[in-house]
Amino acid sequence: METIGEPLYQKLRQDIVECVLTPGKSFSEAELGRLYKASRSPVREACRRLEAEGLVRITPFRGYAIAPLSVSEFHDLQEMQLIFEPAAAALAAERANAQELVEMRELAKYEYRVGDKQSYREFLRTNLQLHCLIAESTRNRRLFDVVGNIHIRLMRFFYLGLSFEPYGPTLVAEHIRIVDAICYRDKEAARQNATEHITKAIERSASVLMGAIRFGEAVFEAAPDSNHAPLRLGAAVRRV
Amino acid sequence: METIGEPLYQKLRQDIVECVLTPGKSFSEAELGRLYKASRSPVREACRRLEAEGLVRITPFRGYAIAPLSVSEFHDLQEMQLIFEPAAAALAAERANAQELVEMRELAKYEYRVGDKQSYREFLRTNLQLHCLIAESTRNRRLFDVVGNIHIRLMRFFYLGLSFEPYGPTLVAEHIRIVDAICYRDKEAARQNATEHITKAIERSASVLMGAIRFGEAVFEAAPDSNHAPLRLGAAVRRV
DNA sequence: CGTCAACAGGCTGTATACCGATTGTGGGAA
DNA sequence: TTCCCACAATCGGTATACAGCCTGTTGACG
Repeated sequence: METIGEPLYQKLRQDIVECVLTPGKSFSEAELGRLYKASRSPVREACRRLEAEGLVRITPFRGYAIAPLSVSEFHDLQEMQLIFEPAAAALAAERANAQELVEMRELAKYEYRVGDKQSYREFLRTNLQLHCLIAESTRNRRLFDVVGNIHIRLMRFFYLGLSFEPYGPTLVAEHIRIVDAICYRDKEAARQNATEHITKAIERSASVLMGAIRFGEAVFEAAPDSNHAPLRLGAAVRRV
Repeated sequence: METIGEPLYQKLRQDIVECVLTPGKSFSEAELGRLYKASRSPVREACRRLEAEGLVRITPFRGYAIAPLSVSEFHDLQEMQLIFEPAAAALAAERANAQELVEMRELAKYEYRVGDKQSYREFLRTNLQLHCLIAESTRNRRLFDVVGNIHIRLMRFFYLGLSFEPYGPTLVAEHIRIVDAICYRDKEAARQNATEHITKAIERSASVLMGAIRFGEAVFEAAPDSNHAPLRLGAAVRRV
């Protein structure tokens, strides 16, 4: 059977990731129910799921908000990438099967047409798929989940407008180098190339961010985000 | 105010982690409601949250089950540790504050009395806190979440009976080496010591697992777990 | 005797009613 | 005029009613 909740969740997540729903915007369950034609129960469920993924914020007894974007979140996520992506590439080099290698090659060579917004968005999706496919071929489900989540959260920044347009060919070249190393089953080269890819991505965003801050006030959290709130250990651990 | 859902979730999670609720055991919402004195709504919510954390499994229209333990899950989780614990230790070496260093020292030196079950359980909690504190002092909230989750999931195996009892002093020594490196702000030593710690933990479990498989039939998933099911990209990514 | 279909029971998914918490507002007192 | 308190509106938290799916069982037919 088809539930109401699942497609709702999918659509909602897509709208958040693509910034159709403005980061930081607050909303109520009823509101969202009207918008997506569902009653409170499924809406509630979808929102809780999205909160766990870091795309929605819930303040008990107060309400909901699309998770705001912040410089510190961006930084944290990239730092995470730098930890996980090289490791994933290395494992993929050992474990990917033939079909996956073919798919990777295909995904890696997509290059967007500079100035074409539509093509840039397509590139973002392709990029996500490539990184997820690499993670998938590690055969480690937990790793896959984490990599997927990090990418999803990062994508919002790019959909918002943070653009790497001018770096198109460079990005493709970097992707291809990673995939090549995986195809050659060269574990260390894969790790190294992935590290470089992420490192450069971080450098690129540093310079782009400067110019993008002015997007700012509306969407970027002015001040500290949850990072500075006391860590809610409840989510993962209860301390005594 | 105090909600019903939050304490319920905490208690339920604790019971799952400590294996008070048998891994693999299936249950219904109503059943759990009776057990924890709550109606379906909060129970439902808690279960969905726990599913996201990998502690509960939901089969749509069918029911719920305490997530079973499997060798492959154990393997995946340890592989994850090997990826991020060294990175976390390295970052902690750069960013931990004085108070955190003091707490780490305190936590690192806890050694359980061999043969004392109660003390072993206390050690498991202390161990979790230490690793979480290291993660917390990276100032990277997302990293902290992942570390906490992976540890929580691993702990079930140890609460179940997979015991490292004989390795007590070794474990403490390894912990202290990591914390020392962090205190000296020696990033690379911290990374190295953490890597060794996890590597050895993996070796230790390999040998212990052999003897523990017989626990088996009841609690360890006989055959393939979700790893072998087609990856549900829905959770993180939708592919086209 | 075996197989299949109809049915009944139980349980999840969904909708909705009710309760209590939070907040903003307006009126009265200092 | 300003401050404070009480009240009302709003919205999330919880309980519960209802509908649809899944499964095991039973009985009839081949």
